[in-house]
Amino acid sequence: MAAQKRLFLLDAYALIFRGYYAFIKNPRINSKGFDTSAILGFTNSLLDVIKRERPDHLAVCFDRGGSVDRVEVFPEYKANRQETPEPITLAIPYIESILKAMKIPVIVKEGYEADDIIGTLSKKAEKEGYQTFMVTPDKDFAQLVSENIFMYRPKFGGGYETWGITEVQEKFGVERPEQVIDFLGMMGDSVDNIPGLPGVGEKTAKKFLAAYGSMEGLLAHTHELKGKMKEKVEANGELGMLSKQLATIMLDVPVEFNEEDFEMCDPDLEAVTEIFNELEFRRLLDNLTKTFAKSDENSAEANTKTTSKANQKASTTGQFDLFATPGGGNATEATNISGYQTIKTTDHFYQLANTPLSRKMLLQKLLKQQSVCFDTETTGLKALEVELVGIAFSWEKGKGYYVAFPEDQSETTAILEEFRPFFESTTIEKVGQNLKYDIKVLSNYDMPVKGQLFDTMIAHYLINPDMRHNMDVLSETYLNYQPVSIVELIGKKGKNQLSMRQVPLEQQTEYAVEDADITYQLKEHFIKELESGHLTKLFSDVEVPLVSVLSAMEIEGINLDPDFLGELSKALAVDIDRLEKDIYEQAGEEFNIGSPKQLGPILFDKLKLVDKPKKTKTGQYSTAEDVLSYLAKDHQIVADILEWRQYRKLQSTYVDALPNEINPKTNRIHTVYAQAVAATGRLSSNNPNLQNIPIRTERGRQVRKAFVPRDENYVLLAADYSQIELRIIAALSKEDTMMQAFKDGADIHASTASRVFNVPLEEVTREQRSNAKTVNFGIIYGVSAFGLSNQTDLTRSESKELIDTYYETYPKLKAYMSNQVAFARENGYVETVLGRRRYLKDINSRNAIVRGAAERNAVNAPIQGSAADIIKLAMINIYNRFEEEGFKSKMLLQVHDELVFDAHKDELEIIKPIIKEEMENAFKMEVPLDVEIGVGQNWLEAH
DNA sequence: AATTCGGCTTA
DNA sequence: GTAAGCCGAATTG
Repeated sequence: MAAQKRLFLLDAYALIFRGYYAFIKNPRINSKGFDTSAILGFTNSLLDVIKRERPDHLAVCFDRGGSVDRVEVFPEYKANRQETPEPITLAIPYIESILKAMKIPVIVKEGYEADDIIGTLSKKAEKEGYQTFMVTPDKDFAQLVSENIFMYRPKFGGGYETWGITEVQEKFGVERPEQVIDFLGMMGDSVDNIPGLPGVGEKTAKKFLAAYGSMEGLLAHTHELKGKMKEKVEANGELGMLSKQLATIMLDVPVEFNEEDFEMCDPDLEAVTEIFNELEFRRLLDNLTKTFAKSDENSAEANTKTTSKANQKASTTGQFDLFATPGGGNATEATNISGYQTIKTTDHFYQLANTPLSRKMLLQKLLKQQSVCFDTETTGLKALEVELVGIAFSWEKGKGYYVAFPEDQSETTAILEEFRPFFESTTIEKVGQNLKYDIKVLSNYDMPVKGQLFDTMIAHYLINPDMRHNMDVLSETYLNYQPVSIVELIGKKGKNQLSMRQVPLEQQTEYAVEDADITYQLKEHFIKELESGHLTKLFSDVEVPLVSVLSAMEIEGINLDPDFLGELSKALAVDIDRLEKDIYEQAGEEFNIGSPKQLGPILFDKLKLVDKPKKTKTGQYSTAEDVLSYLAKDHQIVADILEWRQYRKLQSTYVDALPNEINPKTNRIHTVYAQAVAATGRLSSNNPNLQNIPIRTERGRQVRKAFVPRDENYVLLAADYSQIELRIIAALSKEDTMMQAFKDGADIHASTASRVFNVPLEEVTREQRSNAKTVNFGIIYGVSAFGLSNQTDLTRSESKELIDTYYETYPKLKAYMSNQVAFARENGYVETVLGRRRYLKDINSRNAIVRGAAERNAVNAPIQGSAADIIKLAMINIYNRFEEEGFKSKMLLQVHDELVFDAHKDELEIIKPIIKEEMENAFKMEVPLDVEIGVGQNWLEAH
């Protein structure tokens, strides 16, 4: 039979938007900092359609100038749409040139929307005997569906669904597709700002359509309705008809359907290659060449569904062929619906080893390797509290093994012991994703992990710190492979989530070994990327050794005095109660003080404390600290509220929360450091966060008294870098006067004040010093006069003058800052003293606000990041010294420029100089680093 | 039950 | 103005 001719019409903007937002959580940024999400998303859709459907006729339709007609009848049409995001605007020229290079016809008609063009062409093609597929996510198109016109709709999560008449009938509850217009007219569409009938949503619209068939039918029978609905519909008949008009796709666009203009032909591969290379679309290029290479031998037959002929080779769990070579499996090239390869489309040989013999054979193989990826599966997320369920190993693409552990913990320990030669081997490199977690889990069984480490999460963090580093995302990005989702395995968290223990062994094997397999493959990619970013040294010399240091610190934990906090909580409760009563009395009513939504109206509507209250972005009255604090001196109630807030914050976040974090096994608090979160290279701390324990206020700093030494043989020792960030900026800018001040050991803020206010050092007032201090810090963050005046008592113009004088005083500092911005513009990134990079994609943005933020980052990131580099070096060196000496004293916490130790009393005088020396000499600069050490019975005393 | 907002803690 | 994490309240599914 002669295949029916098929025409595919793509709704360009709808697909571009969809592509862009599909990547919104992980935008694709290339090495020049250009956001290619929209281009990639659209091009993927295009190639996907071609590959699946092999259309003989195809075109892409664009809007230009919007719909003249619709705006005439309803000026608010599409007014709800926010401005097109910049990455999309910038993507359009690229997409146009890709289409040109692929020789794909583009249809544009000034003053008409793509909807109308696609509608008109579909109808014309239908008359010529074509089947037309409208490729768009936009449900409005359903009104055009007929026997020969279909919607071809991308599904979320990948794949497409074809909507014919039957599907439209089902989805919209209509008999004829044209009624979709009435349906949309009734319920409206917030995206296009079609008003619809007030009070009519999806449910009511369907009911009306079933009863009256159309908008006109409904309006002619309003007398049959009752109550409020009757009134509303009768009053808005005109709006209803207008909405229907807006929802109607026009079929009268002056555009012709000449078959030969729409024929598919081979792309200009050279031109496409050039564009893809520029955009760094490596895989897409492969995909494209394959797509078109196949099109000859595999000419499309109408309506042939190209299903994925996945090679469903089940993994072998039997024992006999445990170490047999994999059979001649031949996974087809078919991709899954989202365009990613999956476990179903890929040859793999994942085996379960759960007998003594199979484990012995596995161990023998392991010990012959130079590098092995391993991944632990556990009963939960808290590494120090979970039990081991299994360990996966892989050292070759597509292959791997899974060792399962029973619930009985002594048996588990025994089985794990079998693998001690592997984990303790110093010659076998251990590869993993977030190895700190695995190291901690194994530490529960006293199993150390020795040898070189390679952590893919951290590798990618260095390659692009602003992105996220989930294995799933990395796999999709670098391997074009979508791993089995943990959610499929154990369900969403909360209600009925399973433990890994409850998952059938076969599935555990598939899931766990796949992770190890992928991680091993990622390593190969990242080695190259680290190399090309000159990040290999930072990776191997700093971040990787730090993994072990942080593991040890987290395992060590810190001692907390919960009884002390209990007393503190009681004392706070008394004050909170007192303040609450006072506040209610002054307000004349009781309300929730902790609810800004309730507090705002009381202060500003009822008590009218201020004429024109500041609002938040959501339109509520702002009751933020900076707003209230200057009302506090005139209004006791505001002062009381601020005090109340402070105490509540202390109580809920620290005093009451911290004791709950004590690990019952160790009786200590074990924070978790995130080594791949902060974009500048800093660590962050969570569960609990021990990097934001209060210190500024008298009441708050009491919390620090609850952090105590291990026992009576120890004291807490705190070592702080003094002004490390200012020293770094002085050294990097080579600002002589500032460097000299540090070399002289001067009070840097007083020294700055003396210079900018032009007074002798000894005559600097407290206020001058304080303002100088604020500017000094402001410089690090990228000051503005506005920001400075907010932080000081100075006016905007005084602030500006101060900043100007500051720059005159320190001209090289100013030059340094400009140079950083220029470097970022040129290279797309800035870097720290150890070459840690941060990419600033917005540095050349046309939006001044966005660009300004990127410029401040260009100044701040190298400063903050270099300080982070330096303390990391110090931590590694101190840890190594402590290990070599076998000290009982242990490093416990890092708070950005401070390290906290449990110091054994016998070792105190030995470790003090070691810590000071290692911290001060971790990195050599022209400016000396200075470290202050304090010792005490608690963290507060140690300062 | 999960996410977002406003507010607040640290370096 | 930089970098984080966590709380209660409110909103959303």
